[in-house]
Amino acid sequence: MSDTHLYGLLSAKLSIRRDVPVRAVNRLSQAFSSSRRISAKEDLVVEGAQASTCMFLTSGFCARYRFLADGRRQFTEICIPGDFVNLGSLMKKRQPQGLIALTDCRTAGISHSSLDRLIREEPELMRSLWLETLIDGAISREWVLSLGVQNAKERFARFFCELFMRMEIVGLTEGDGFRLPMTQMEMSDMLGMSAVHVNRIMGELREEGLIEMSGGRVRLPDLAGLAALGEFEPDYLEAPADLLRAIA
Amino acid sequence: MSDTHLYGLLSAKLSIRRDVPVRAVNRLSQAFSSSRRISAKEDLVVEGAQASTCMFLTSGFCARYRFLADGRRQFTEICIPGDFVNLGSLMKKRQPQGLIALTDCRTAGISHSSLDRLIREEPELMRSLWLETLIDGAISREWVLSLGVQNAKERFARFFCELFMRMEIVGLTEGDGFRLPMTQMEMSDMLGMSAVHVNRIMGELREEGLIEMSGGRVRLPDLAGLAALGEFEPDYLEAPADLLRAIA
DNA sequence: CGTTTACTTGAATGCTCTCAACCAGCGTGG
DNA sequence: CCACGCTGGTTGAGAGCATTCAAGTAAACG
Repeated sequence: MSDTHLYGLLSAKLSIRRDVPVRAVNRLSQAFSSSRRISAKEDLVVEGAQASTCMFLTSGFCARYRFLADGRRQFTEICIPGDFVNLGSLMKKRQPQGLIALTDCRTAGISHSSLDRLIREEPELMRSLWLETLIDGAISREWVLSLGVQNAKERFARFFCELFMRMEIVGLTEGDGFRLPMTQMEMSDMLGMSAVHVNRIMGELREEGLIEMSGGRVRLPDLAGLAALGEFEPDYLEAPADLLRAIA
Repeated sequence: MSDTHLYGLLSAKLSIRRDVPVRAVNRLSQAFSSSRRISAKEDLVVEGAQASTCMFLTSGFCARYRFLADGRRQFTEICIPGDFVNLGSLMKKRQPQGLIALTDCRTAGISHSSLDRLIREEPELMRSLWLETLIDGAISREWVLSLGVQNAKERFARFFCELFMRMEIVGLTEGDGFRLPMTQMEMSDMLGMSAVHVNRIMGELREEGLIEMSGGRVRLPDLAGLAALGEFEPDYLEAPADLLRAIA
């Protein structure tokens, strides 16, 4: 499978944090053997499923989620283009959390057996992928911080800052904004608050000139102010220094 | 450095989830070259520090934490004996979160360079360590779920269940309980609630016969009931089936 | 003992939730 | 073409879980 979009995204994602031999990136991108389109609201990964393929998100947004028995839902991770959405399936038997497409998505797939062989032969690639899972973990822990001690407005600020930085890393920001086609209901599941409260807080942030949202796009006219409000410090994302200027 | 306690703990930890060659475990345990004692309340890892050594916790409890500017603190992860407390330092330059000893702790240290060489030569070991970081991530995501949608009592129930299972995996439970020398203040930082509320909720759980705490030890006389209350499903810990009986 | 730390309990405040109503946009089908 | 239903967004009011402030008790420590 040759796909310049896939190659570019993979290369950007892996090279931005560590030096990976071009050969390794080439081999990885050529080892992808399948692609899928998933429509919004469908599951990319079903709760409790076993996988034999690792998926790389080439376009669209999706979210890892869990339900409680009474219907409460929490998103535990949001995935953007350039994320390996189920790298863990390579070593974990079951995926206890589901993965839902927030928008129409496209993924490229690589079989466990191919990836297995590849990381054995290309240790630098293995290290890069391991680093990706470490950063996923760091993102989760930062989110624990946010949910644990921050109030609704601070959580919101942090959420937008993090997403902006992550989009920046894969080159998907457009000026001071980016595409974010999430409903308030979905944001509420991400932020651990009710949809009604999401609406009110967004109203306040808008009044304060910190965010603008319309047509599935968000603009952050005062990123530094937003970062200060949410006490967002992007170290954990291991982004290159030149991308951090916007925040400081 | 030869230390039967270290070897036993390493072996239990790595072998319980995957088959790892005995040779690899041996080599790993012998590659540890230092040990440290840390007193309660001291930092094992300082916020923002760089490390050149990975530490394996051989006894005691510690917690990863972050502060906000106004003094709010959140624990993002609790570490128990048998955990690699900063595996991530092998690939991540900075450790944005600090690590504080909740009790007196002992760690064994292995230099990055030794570990580097070892995982290159023993791919199965590398995969086991990678799995550990994946499970750390899964634990964080489950905690996001808990903080996001569960109320104080449910969070409490889940916290004790998870800790019990993790202690069980390394063989540190004693009957239906285990040693847990945490203050209510520390639990409040873990559970994302005020210390006063921790006290009240613990009182309720005690009245309901779900927990008993005294002298730095906790007993869970009705583990199944506690798991039901917190909707705890231990799949994400990848524990062997025979350890799961207590919950179901 | 006196001092500090941890735990306990009460009362008032407040952030966030739920319930509810209402509006706007959009696609469908009559 | 318009009526209709559906989804998503907006706003108000009341309720509730959890917080803060405060005071007081118990236990640990030098």
